[in-house]
Amino acid sequence: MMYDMKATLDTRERILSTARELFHGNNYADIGIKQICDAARVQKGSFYHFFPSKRDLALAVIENMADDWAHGFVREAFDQALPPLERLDYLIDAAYYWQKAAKNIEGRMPGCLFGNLVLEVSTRDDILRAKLSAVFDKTKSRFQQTLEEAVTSGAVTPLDTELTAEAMLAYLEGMILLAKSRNEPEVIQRLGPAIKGIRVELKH
Amino acid sequence: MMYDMKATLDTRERILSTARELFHGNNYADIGIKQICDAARVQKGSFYHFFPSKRDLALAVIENMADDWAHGFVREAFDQALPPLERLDYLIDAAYYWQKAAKNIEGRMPGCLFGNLVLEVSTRDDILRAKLSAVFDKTKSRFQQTLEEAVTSGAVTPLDTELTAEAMLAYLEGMILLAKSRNEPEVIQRLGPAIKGIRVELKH
DNA sequence: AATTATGTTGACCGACCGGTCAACTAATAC
DNA sequence: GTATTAGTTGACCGGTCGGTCAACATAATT
Repeated sequence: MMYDMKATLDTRERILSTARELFHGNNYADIGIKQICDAARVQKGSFYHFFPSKRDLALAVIENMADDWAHGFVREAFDQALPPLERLDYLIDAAYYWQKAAKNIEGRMPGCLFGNLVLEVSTRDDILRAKLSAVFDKTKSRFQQTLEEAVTSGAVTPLDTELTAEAMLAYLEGMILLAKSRNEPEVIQRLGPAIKGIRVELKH
Repeated sequence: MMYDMKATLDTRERILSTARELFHGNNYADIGIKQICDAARVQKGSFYHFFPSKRDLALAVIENMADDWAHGFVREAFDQALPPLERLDYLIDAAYYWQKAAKNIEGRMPGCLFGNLVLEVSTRDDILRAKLSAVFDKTKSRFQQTLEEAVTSGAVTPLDTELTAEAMLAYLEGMILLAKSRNEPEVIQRLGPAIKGIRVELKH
């Protein structure tokens, strides 16, 4: 069970990370299981030993990326000692540099994996849609925490933190979409700073 | 040439409008030419008489929809006598009701055809990407005009109209994306009003 | 040593994909 | 009335898709 375990994790993880790369840089439908298997040096039968279907693979990829995201620069952006609003700048910067780096390597901006998937699959696969929606919800909560701190510390006048958080997330995704349509990560850099000005007032 | 012309336009237009519906409600890759032909009561050979390839059909569909959009409620929203900023409310409202109507019929929110296509195809088809980018550019100009009027009339303090227009467009697309991820058009209604508060300051 | 569970191999499946094509019909031009 | 062009038909192509499966290898369990 020990050597076995290692090999198992290796194979499964190799499929997962390969699929993640391919799904992020291309669109979901264009990436075939055969292609993933070849790139991961795995046979088709082995693939279906670990993942019952392509959708299950997608679910695992989304979870995997959301985890990395949560423990990676989103954590850095939100947990550090920076004043709340400056964390937003940090986040925008990180998004910009990530897209730029990817473009330098591949020649094209991949955009946001979650955003890409949502628009591609959510009209035909409600399970994937729900999963992606949950990822957005979690990200929204991070924004909301930050906003609440900003209000508490007086850096910002009181506002509807939940809706404002949602609006900021929408703006972030929209910027990335627009940047992808031009294949210019710089769009994120240009439009990013305005995220701090987004407000949804408390209803009274 | 007269009867002929009519039949020709009929067939071509039938393909176009059918494809438009199918592309908007589903994703691009999932809709086959066979399916379009069946729905439009046209044979495959006829299809390829009018459109050299699926991509050319997509280009025509994008153009067609962009025209309707420009002459439809975007025109209403931007050309009427409303105070500039209220036109934005009108636009948001229209987007919301459109999505809601579509959801009531199909059970799912289709989202924005242009946004959907951008995220799906722009990493593999640069021609479609460029076309969609041009559509966004035109829409941006409409926002910009409105903002310039708003500044001139004093409804808004001076700002960078071009970047602010771009930011508003990004926000609009982002809202629709988020709404689609939840399959809830109401997201647009909730977040929409904040569009008026988006600002990118003039650099000095 | 025998059994069982885990993982691997690659040929195979029916369905569907975008696109081609030769034959045919019908309307226009001369 | 004949030649030309525009439009239509539907069978057909090679290729790829997600997914299946029986046979096999390996390692843990008893």
